[in-house]
Amino acid sequence: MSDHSDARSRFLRLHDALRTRICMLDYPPGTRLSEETLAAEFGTSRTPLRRVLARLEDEGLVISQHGVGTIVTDVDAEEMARTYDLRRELAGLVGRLSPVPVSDEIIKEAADFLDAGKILLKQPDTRALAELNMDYFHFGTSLTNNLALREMSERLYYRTARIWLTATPRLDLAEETAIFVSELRDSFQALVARDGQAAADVRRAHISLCIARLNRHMA
Amino acid sequence: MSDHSDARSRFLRLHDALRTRICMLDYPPGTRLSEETLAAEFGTSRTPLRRVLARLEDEGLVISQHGVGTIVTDVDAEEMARTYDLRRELAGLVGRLSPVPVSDEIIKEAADFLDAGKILLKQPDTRALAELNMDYFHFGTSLTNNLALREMSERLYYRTARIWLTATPRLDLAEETAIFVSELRDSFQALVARDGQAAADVRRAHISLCIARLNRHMA
DNA sequence: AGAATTCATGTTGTGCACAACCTTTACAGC
DNA sequence: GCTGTAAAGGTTGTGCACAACATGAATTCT
Repeated sequence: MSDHSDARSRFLRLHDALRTRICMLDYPPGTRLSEETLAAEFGTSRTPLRRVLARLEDEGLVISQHGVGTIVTDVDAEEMARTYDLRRELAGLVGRLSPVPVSDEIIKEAADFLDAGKILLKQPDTRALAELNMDYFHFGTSLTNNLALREMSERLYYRTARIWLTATPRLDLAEETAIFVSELRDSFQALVARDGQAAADVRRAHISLCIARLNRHMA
Repeated sequence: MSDHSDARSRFLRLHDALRTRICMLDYPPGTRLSEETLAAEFGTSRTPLRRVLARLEDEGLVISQHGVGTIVTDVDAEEMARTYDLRRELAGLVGRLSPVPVSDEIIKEAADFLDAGKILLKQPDTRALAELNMDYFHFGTSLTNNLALREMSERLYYRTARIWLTATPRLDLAEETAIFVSELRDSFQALVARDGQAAADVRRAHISLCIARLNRHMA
């Protein structure tokens, strides 16, 4: 009943696919996306695809220029730092604005994330880490019933997701994985204690630390 | 050099026009917007207009249904309350995240807003009040250099702007005007003291009070 | 009379052809 | 060799015709 609309579900599918490719650097900044090529790949015409690209442009992931092309945006270090500042604050708000009561289901999910992280420790992989991080982020926003807060957090997340991946080559993958797993562990313990605010604070603190690491390796 | 693109500037113009009409209740919730009629009014074809409507749908102001129409969304009291919660927090953040130094220019603007408010005191008018409030909101967001914070604040503002106007008939116009002018006064004094954080706190407090008034008159 | 059905009407979604535009390249003039 | 210019190729933006769909009214059958 929710996805009865064929057009809407296709739109969401294409949007998600392209957004993931951009955030995972399958399309690095500067890549020119051809409407016709993409339309052919997804088996549709340019018209529906243009709507997807328009939304990606609204979200700041691409920019279309008449006669030139649709180009994946570059990440401006200064603006990304500001965006991270806001993301940090929103992460803290998840614990205060309409937090969902911590259920056994939620604790189970957190445990699963921790297990997945531990596996990654033994076999480090940049992309797998990035994907797990993305899934875990969605789990984090699901801890509030404030829809607007979820929406804004996700919007900002996707805008900054690439910066970490671009910096990764200069960072230590094993170290980054270890740091992430320790966040999962802290978060899990907070949730076991049924303390949603503590879980949000864990997240907030780790975003702060991430900002610091990025600053250190940028300058 | 910024708006050299004809298509983009037209898009922004149409988007702003329709958004204003929706937020000012020229198009009350439930109104069906005809793509063809609007296209004719703005002297273009459906294609560029559809992009505008698509963005309005992303912003949650309308919803398009195949074969039915594009309908102005209704405001859900519960979700609006949550959105106001977030708006309040963001208003406070304006004073903390990359605040712009308070300049003479800014103080002058605040003084102008206060004057305009005083004029409105003698001749109360719902729409004029709403428009002044909208202008003043933009002034408020301009007090931070954090672009993401500005963007999210505006996005949420336009989503909640209608709730106040729909409640106005049940509120006291003269009282609402007086409250708004007192906010302008407090804000002006904070800025004269070159205290941007205080100005943000004034805003934050008034949003809290507005939430309380709306709750009182809803239930 | 009532109910199911068909049809007429109006709406959004899609595909296609063409216009507007930018970039690059080839070429002619100097 | 250099520069200015024009032409070619490729890209996004626009307009239009038609498909897909939902709704309500007219109609027909029971």
